[in-house]
Amino acid sequence: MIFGSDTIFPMGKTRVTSERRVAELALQVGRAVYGESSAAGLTPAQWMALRFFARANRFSRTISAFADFHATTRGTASQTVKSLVARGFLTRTRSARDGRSATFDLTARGRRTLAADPFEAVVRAALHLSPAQRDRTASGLRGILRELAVERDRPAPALCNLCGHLSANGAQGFTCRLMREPLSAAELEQLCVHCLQCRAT
Amino acid sequence: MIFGSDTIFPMGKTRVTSERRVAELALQVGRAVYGESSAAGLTPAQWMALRFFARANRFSRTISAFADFHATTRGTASQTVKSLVARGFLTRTRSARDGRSATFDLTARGRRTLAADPFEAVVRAALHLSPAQRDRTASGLRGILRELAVERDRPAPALCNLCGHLSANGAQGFTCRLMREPLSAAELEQLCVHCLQCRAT
DNA sequence: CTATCCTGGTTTCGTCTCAAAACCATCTGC
DNA sequence: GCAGATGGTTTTGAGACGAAACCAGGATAG
Repeated sequence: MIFGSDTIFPMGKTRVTSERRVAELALQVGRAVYGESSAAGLTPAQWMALRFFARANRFSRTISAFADFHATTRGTASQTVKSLVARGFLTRTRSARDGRSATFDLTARGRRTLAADPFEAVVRAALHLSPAQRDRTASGLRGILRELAVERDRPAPALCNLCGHLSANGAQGFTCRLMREPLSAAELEQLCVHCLQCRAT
Repeated sequence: MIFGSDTIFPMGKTRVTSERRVAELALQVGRAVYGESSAAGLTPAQWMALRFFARANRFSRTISAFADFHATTRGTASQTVKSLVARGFLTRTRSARDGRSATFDLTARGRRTLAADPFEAVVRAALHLSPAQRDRTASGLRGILRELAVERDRPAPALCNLCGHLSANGAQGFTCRLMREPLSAAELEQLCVHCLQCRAT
């Protein structure tokens, strides 16, 4: 009897709760990007990398940071990035202060390509929501991500904007106390892997 | 000069609009599931299949439907499903009315495994939102998916619940006019690939 | 200064996913 | 019946991925 033990996930009378619905929808949106993206000859992983290096701040545009963000190994991340460098989407610059480290930046071609990112379709789609709806949806998703981060105890990337390491020094702008470097206003909106510890909304 | 043509995606002063933020968050939630899921020895694609066959109604538990849903080819879908059948998560039953077709159903083991689905972590996380917040978030995501479907003219799967093919026949319940079959109340909540044409919220 | 450990990154290798194309069986329309 | 469409499978080659070995360069202890 196949349909015997129905306690866990009762077939045919599945309780579709509202939290399940939200989760399903988020997954579908995510897949709409990640799956659909053999476009322009880039693989999903390569798109992810391109997006990441476009959005991350200067402390975070590194192999390790991307590997972390993309939940993969440094080895795999290295390959992905290598292919992007080879194809002229990224440039590699060795770090001055740490001889082991290197940072990667988008070339003009990389930035041009990013305009054809399948992800941009989602951005355009979101534009059809009212601003209030966008904010509410974003706040809900943020809540989910925060909970997820707590549960698996491996926190999500965040913006310096919301980071505990950030301190304002008067009219001169902001500084990251962790990196001991000043931050421009624009940089506050970029992804930072060192904001990892922050669980704030 | 690498940072010359900044018109498309201005580096360092990226406009992070609210629609971009929503899209990014949705992508992250999606990735949290799809990437993170080498758990329990199943690949992301296999998890997707398991989820799909657990959630789809009896007209949709088929290779083609899953391929459609998962935005992949029938060949690939066939392999994914084959592996799940081989490992005892799904059973294959040939269709009575169409000799070519077959439907796949979760075994008890499949259903048990689904409880360890990394996706469930997202469901649990969503549970921490208030019911109202869940609904608002869901409605926003639905809006995005609807827009996406319109844009790429390849509509998203839906629930019979909202489908134009559904007609109520008095106290006896509901019927799908397309399939010419009665539907139970529970089935209205399941995924249907034939609801594809419906763009209703 | 050197020994040791750590950390950022790369390479290699085997496994496995995936898309494309060829293929088979069955159904539908004429 | 025949032709074409449709549901599904198989095969093949490219390539993504994780694991592990590896190679710096940096940090720390003595």
